[in-house]
Amino acid sequence: MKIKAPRGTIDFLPGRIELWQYIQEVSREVFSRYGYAEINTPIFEYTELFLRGIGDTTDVVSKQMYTFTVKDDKSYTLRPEGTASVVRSYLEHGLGAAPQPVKLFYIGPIFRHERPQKGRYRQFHQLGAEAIGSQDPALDAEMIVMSMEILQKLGLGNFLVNINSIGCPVCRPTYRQALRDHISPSLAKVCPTCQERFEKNPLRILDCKIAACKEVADGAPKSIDYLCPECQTHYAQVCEYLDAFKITYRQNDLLVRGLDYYTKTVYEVESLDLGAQSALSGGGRYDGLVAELGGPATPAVGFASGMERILLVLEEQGIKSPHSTAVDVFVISLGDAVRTQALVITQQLRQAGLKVETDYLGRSMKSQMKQADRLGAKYVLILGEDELAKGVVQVRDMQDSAQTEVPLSQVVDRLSQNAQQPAKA
RNA sequence: GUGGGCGUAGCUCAGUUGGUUAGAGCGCCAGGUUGUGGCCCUGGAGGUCGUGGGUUCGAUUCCCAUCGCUCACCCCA
Repeated sequence: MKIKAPRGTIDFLPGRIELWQYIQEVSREVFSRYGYAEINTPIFEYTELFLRGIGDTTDVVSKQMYTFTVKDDKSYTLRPEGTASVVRSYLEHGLGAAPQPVKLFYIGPIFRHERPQKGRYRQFHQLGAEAIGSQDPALDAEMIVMSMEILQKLGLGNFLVNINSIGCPVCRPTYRQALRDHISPSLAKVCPTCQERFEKNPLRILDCKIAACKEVADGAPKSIDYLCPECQTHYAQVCEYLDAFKITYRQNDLLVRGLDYYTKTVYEVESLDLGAQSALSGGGRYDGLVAELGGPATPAVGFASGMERILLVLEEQGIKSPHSTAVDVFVISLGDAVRTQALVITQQLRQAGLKVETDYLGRSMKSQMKQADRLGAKYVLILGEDELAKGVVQVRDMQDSAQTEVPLSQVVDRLSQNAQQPAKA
């Protein structure tokens, strides 16, 4: 084996892909029930979109993007997140003129050049939603309950919802200053990275994992204590709705998101069953992004979930796709003389809506039976020269091994009736 | 970018005080009387022992390098 999949990418093979599809199926169902319509945007965009949207001092933009130029001198980038593209599309197609708010969801690949580890890949997939055009805190709460419902519908439960409000352009400067004032005296003790952060983004010092920084961050002023009246009211409303929905959450003063566009509400749903990469979904409000990308001042809120991480937890919990891969009927043919007739029956059964397999290797009866068994066939249909001569086929029920002779002319009707309902045990 | 762990069949792994044809289980293929699955038995296919170099009469086993995988840090989904 010479060529392997690039580092940080993975293949999804049969056996695993079923659960992967199930995640999408459940998500689409939940999204649609909450009134979100699917949108599919390109997986690459002009680099500028992300520079302006995400913030060029963030790690994602400064060192994790797959950026390239092809023939023309334009710079393209594989999308490192989904929101900027959705907002770009919203503006490009004048969705500001559509009924408001505009509620969209997406499912697709995301690219970030990082060191891969458990639950983190360079090409990974996110499912996410955006509600653009309203500042209603009900939508903030909706994002949280909706993302949780997807996880719950999939069979997960052991969550911790972390939530915080990081204010808006009105109140954040004040808070930022208060934070600097608190850290300033002990700035020398803090790690080099945080010393840099001190100037450009002191909020990030709060979630630094270095012990010394944690110590300094301990007892730091909390962003929720510095919210302007508007942000305060908004946050209180979000919490009130969550309470009303009976969602248990934790106000986490240290939760600050890595992308610049967030305002007010930020949240993260964490799985207590995962290791280091425990965040299953995260999101928040971004009231400034639409304007930042050249549109009118438009409030918005959204979230995104990492599908590979969800898949990992599902597998660790032993959760499987409810959809069976077993075939309804396996058609055994014995000898070249009956081959065509066997294929015709196979074809007819398939068109009648059954999942049907047959032999393609000219194998022995025993081998074909074995194959039928492995494929989980409910019925096996045996066609040999004797049967063909009599105009019948043997129909074997694989559960109870009962075998009956059925006229060729009736076999499709008979089986399509039987196989519709699960064979009795 | 930093640090730890690991690289032997498709998968999970044995195997060295350096020595003849490198093993097991599972999986795959084929048989176990004439056309019948799940259990069992037998046989078969399949490996540049990650790669390159060095030490040695001889290296999967020792040394060096290199690549890859993995977990963690940073950051995030």
